[in-house]
Amino acid sequence: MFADVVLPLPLSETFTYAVPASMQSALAIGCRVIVPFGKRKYYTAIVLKIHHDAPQSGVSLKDIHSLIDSVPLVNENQLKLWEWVSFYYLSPLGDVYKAAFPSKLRMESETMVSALVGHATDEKGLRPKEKQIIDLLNEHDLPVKISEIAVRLKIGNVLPTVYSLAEKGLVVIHESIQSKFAPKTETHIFLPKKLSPQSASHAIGKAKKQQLLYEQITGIFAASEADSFSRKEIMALTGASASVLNGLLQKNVLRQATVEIGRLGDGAARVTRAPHTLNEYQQQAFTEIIDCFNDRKPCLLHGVTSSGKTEIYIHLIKRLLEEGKQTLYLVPEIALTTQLTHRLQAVFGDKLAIYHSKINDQERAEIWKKMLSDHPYDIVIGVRSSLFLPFKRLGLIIVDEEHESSYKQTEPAPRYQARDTAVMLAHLTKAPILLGTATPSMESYFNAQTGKYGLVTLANRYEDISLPEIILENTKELRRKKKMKSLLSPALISYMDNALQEGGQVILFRNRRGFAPMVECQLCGWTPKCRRCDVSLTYHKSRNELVCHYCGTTYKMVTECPECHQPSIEPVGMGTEQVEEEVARLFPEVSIARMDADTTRGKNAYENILSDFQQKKTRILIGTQMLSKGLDFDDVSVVGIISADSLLNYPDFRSHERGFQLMMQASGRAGRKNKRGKVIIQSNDPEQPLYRYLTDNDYEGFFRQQAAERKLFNYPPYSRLIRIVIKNKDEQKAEVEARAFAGLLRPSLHERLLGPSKPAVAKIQLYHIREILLKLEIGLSPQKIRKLIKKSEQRMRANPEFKYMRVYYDVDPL
DNA sequence: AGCACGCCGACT
DNA sequence: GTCGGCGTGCTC
Repeated sequence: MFADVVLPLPLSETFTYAVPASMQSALAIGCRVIVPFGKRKYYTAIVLKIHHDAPQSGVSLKDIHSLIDSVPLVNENQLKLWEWVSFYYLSPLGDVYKAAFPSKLRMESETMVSALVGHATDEKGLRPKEKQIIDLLNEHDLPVKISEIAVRLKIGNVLPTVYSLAEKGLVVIHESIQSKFAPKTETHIFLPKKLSPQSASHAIGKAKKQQLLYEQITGIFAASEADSFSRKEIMALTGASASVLNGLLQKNVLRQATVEIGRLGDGAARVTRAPHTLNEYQQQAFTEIIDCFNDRKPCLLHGVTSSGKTEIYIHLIKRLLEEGKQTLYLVPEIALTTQLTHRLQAVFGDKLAIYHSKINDQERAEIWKKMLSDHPYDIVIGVRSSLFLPFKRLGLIIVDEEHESSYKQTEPAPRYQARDTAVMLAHLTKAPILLGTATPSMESYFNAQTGKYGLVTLANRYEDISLPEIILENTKELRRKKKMKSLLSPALISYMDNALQEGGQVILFRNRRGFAPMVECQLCGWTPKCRRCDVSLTYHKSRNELVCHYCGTTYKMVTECPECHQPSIEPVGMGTEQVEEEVARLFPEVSIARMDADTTRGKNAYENILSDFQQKKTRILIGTQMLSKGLDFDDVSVVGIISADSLLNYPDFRSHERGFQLMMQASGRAGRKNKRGKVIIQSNDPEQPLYRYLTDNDYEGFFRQQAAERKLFNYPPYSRLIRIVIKNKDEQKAEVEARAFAGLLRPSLHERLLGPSKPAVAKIQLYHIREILLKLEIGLSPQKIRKLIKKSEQRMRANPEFKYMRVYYDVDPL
């Protein structure tokens, strides 16, 4: 019997091991096994396939060292999902395993050395390094890790030296395999089941304090359904001393045992409310969603900000819960705020698990185990990686804020898009899936238009809060008339002033994404664009060139603006800090907070800034796009977008989509119960059609206009992109490799292949980078394309010159 | 990813 | 002679 396993290493292949007779009956797909791999190491692998086909001659098989699980830790749907991610995103399966499975549930071996005592040590013949190691080992009696020796003696390359010591019979080397997962335990007190009150009191006898304590304890048990309490709890509740309690234990009227307890914080969340009833529009949307689920299609819920999408989710979850089904509620990292989790906990209490990036490995492992237990969580609200949890009866997937770019993992592999992977998971598990957003991604809305997804629209805001009034400020014009005395237009300043005087709050946006600044005409706002790609160009100071991020075309840097013929082209780069300074100058008495990557570095900084704002300790909040996500503040009456142009002139075909989404989401923050909010957008180019769609709240119109452009330039959603990245320490070699690879692919792909090109950041950590971009039409078979790519890579490696080419793929890159 | 092996240059 | 650095090759 043989087993194919996946190892937690960046390898695409699976490896075959012989199954020892003793394991044959217990071994199952999805079980963890420990296998030797390479000269000495042991790894925790997952069994993918069990078969009887004797493998081809040539390779000698090793035995599986040990089987860990009697019940699989990974179910077959999960394994199918791993394989799909590996296939679709062209990522090694081992990398998918590493990303999907909690590292604490894996054991790995560590090389240990111990001194052999009893042998007369002939220290004379030892080399200095050997002597150092022997001395260190003699200090301890216990085995020492190789890595520890390296650290303690501050030397490298320890292993060969240890080997020679082993040959001389002075030390022994062995691999120690240790579980990284240590369940937390607690001492619990139980009442023995078969003990009558009479025999208990007889056993206690005349000990007064013990009698009293026993009564207290039986009272505690009677008042609760729990079958045990922790020793700590009992002591605290009764005020008993340890000796009295021990007396009862001694007499066997109480029993004590060590139990594993979770680290998952139990019982903290109590259910405090039933779901709110849905209003007429929400109810309508709810019904349509259910209809769409019945059609077995993913459903896109397009609901304006504050339309009450979350409440609809709550009703859906509740319905599935009643059917005994589980829900996976995916959120982008930034949207996983206490606002949202409290709201769900209020309805679902401890049926809910929260799975975010800050929980540690130990907790990750516990959630995984809990999901496998007889009482798994019914609802998991989590980020990207929660897709990979072992759901037993998944009945619903919700992807909230589906347009968010953080659903795409960029680094390291697997570079997967969690929203799309969720659609695959839904397909595999036959669970319905709902994608919700106020500003659908082009891809999802396109899918809804073509009928691949169902579409449900929710156009009314909850409790009839009216949509904010959007006011465009032409900063170019104002500057020309010398009315822009600061970064903020006079109108914005006066709206802010009014709002603050009325007790309202203000949010200002200024995104300063991108380290490589772009260039702009200081007079007319003109920015250079690529002729082939219709994206803004990035300015490269060192080369003094303008580069298209997408096709790699370079242009000479211009100094004179072709529009107004002035030498007024300058790189732009003003950030939130400057805005903060300016606002502090304009409103010296008002408390201001700034929220961006720099101010939210600390553990609770993000939450603190938000809660201060919520409690109105701060009145003006200045921040980057992280401010625009799913946050609801009651008293924000003015939202200002300082430089809308900088959102749009990003060297990326998605810049308008992102800009539109951001501004739409940002304006969703404005609006109070009885007063219409105001959104002030400062732009040098307010004539752009995008702004008209924004002021008219016309997503549909925006989509049509963008779609036409995407179609013209053959960008997604009208095509699929695959980015091929080649890295080499030697720039010349990177260039040669990239050209050779492109040359190999081009005959099959023709004009679908662009490049190779030098990316904007052409050197990362000593590696020079070249990129090849594939633009693939929708109809093309993903299987065929991936086969072609893999085969071409193999053909490359068949050439000794390119055998060790470093290449990775980014499918559907951002 | 480890880890071994081989080659080279530098240091005591 | 020993040590460390680095490129190459392989792992069922």
